[in-house]
Amino acid sequence: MSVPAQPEDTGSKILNSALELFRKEGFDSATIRVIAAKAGVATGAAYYYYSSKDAIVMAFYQRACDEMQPTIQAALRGAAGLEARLHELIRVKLDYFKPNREVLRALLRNGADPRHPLSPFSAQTKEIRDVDIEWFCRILSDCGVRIPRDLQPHLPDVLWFFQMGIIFFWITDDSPGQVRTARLLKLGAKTVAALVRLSSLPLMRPVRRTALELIEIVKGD
Amino acid sequence: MSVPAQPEDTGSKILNSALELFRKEGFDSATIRVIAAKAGVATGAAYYYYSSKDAIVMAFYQRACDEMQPTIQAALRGAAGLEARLHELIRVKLDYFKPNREVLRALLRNGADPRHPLSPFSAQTKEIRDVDIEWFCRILSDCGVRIPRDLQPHLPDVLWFFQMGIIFFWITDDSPGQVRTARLLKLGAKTVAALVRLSSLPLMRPVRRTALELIEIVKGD
DNA sequence: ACTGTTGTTTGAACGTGTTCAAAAGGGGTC
DNA sequence: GACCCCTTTTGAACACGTTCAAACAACAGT
Repeated sequence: MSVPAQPEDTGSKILNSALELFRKEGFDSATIRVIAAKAGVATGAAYYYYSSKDAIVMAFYQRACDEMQPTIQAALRGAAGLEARLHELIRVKLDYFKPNREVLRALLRNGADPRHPLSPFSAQTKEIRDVDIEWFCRILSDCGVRIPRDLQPHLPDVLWFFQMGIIFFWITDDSPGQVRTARLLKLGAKTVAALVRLSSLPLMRPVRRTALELIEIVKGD
Repeated sequence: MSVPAQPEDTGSKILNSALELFRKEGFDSATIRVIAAKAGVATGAAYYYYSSKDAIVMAFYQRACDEMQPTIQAALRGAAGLEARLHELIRVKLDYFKPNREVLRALLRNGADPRHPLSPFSAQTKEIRDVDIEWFCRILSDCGVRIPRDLQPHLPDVLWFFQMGIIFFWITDDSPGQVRTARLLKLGAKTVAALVRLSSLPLMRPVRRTALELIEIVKGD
């Protein structure tokens, strides 16, 4: 991407030291002072570029999402059908974040609270979230499955929510190689795909209406 | 409960000052120093009785659960059928915690992480959780609905999980009077009850098997 | 009375994330 | 060069949660 000879700017230097230390010593052990020292700047400098320690993790997440776009595109090329594409879309992300599970865990500590600026549900992270949801739109629109008209505007958000659930589970999955997450993702994708297929059956109309109402309550008008 | 004339012990004094300040100024603004000062003791005293600031909230939660037991019992007496009892069981709790939403929010900040001692999913909170789950066992066993044998050991946990979802939603629900949570709870309880009823239909066996497998993956053997 | 023991209480001190006034650069303009 | 203006950098200072050695209190045994 960038020319290696060119000296990186202070902001990147701080971000890179931080990430290295996060991975090596964990989020809590890597203090701002040490991060700044490793980057060769004063303590306060970190706050000129990042509004908080969490914001550094956020910057990492932002950068990761940017870098991942081509990887996702390539991965989806090899997968056909909703189940396979959904599975692949999420698997690729987990794979990418594998060396940084600890870092992500730090981000999702305050993750449940939408009023926290760094929550994946917050207004501040809307942009990054929208890009993500766009992928779910894509795999829905060209997978050959008929989507009921009333479900159409909500389904991408639902799939994204499913993804967040998987990620939450993955972050705290202590099984060797996170094999439990792998199984959950596999069966989860299969189930979700089946439900989407079923949803357009005329017989399913009443239950779809209920699901729709639940979705609308959660999303809040 | 306790004789009012009798002077409260230091531990309770600290807990009560803390709760009052939490409600009045919020969790973050109420510092340990102020809490201790209000209780008339030195800063360090708080740590003799509570291992951390979060532990104070935990003590509040523990006490609340104890106090709530008779209230729950009374509330369930007036409700018949799975839907009504499930709805009532959760509604009573939200009602009880209403003045302390902010306090609960502090507890559930680290709530997603089961390795955090104060998470509702952690090993340290198992006892309190088991008492809670016991209620779901009760409303399942005497509601007149037939429960499939294979689902029986898991269903209380699933209902408890449903409850936690509602509580999470409630904590961050900004709608006036938390009316969105009320609607979600109502429709959610109805849906859950319907699903439980459906689950014993012979036709539903394959889908029940899938659900069971998902549950077992999430619970982890 | 003295001494040791055990349970409580104290407040200074530590390390943390964060703030901020001041200093240092780095161009432009005269 | 001297002046100004804006961006960047500094490191001391702040408030917080937390720790801990020391002081205190109550009481039992001799």
